[in-house]
Amino acid sequence: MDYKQMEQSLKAVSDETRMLILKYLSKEALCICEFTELLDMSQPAISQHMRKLKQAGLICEEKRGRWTIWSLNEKHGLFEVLASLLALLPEPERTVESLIAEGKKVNCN
Amino acid sequence: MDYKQMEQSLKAVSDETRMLILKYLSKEALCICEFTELLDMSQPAISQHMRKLKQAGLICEEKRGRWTIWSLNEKHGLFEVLASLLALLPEPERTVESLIAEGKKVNCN
DNA sequence: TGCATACATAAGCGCTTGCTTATATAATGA
DNA sequence: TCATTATATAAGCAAGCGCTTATGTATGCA
Repeated sequence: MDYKQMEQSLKAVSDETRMLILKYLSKEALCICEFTELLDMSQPAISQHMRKLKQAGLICEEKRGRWTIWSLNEKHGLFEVLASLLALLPEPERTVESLIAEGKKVNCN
Repeated sequence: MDYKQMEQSLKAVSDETRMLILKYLSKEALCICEFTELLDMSQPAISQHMRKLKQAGLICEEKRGRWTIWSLNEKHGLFEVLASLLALLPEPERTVESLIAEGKKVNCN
C-alpha cells in the first residue's frame, strides 16, 4: 500500500463520528436513517460521512428499494487493522437493540 | 481506549509526512535536523509535525546536548497496530544510509 | 565573550473539514 | 397521480491544518 492511499484511509477513519459508524457496521449492515437515530445527527451529515468512508473504500453500499444499506468492505487492504482498532473501542451507549425496542429499526430485508 | 483519544492518535498518524517520520523512527531514533535532510523540508515544518506526534503520545523525546532525539513510544496503546500499519508501507527512497554516506548523519551518542 | 548550531514557537495564509440549510432525486403507497 | 419517505448534493461558514517567514532560546565551541 502506498503512502497516499493509507493517508486517505486513515483520514477517513480518524473522526469520532465515523469511528462510531464503523463500530456499528462491524456488527451489522445499517442504513442512513438508522444512523441519524443512533448518532442523533442530521441526515446530510451522515450522508457526507458515508461518502467519505466510501471514497476511501472502507464501506460498500447496496441499494434496496428506498434504502441504501451500508456494510464494511472486508476486502479493503486495512480491513484487518481496522477490525483490531474497532475492537479497542467501547460499545456505543445507543444500541441497535434499543432502536428495535422503540420500533425505529428499519426492516429492509 | 476512548473515541476521542483514538481520534487524536489516528489524526496524528494520517498525514503522509508524519507516516514517513514514523516509518523512519520504526528503525532507529533520529533528530530534527536529520529529518529536514531525509524529507527535504524546513526545520519548523518538521518541528511542528513532531509536536503533533508527541501530543498524541506516539513518540518520545530525549534531549542530548543541542539535539533532541526522537523515538517511537512503545508503550502507546496503539503501538502494535501502528507497527502493523507501518509494515504495510514501502521503504522511503531517501535512506539513513545515504545520509551517512554523505556525512550528513549526526552522531549524537 | 561572541558566534554558530539545533530546535521551538508565533503569526499569517491558503486550503480542507464538518456542519448547517436548502433543494433535488428516486422509490413507495394511498 | 400525488404525497411521503430515504437519500444525495450543493452552497455557505466557522474551525482546523500544514506550510511559510520571522524570531526566541539553549547548547557548544573558539
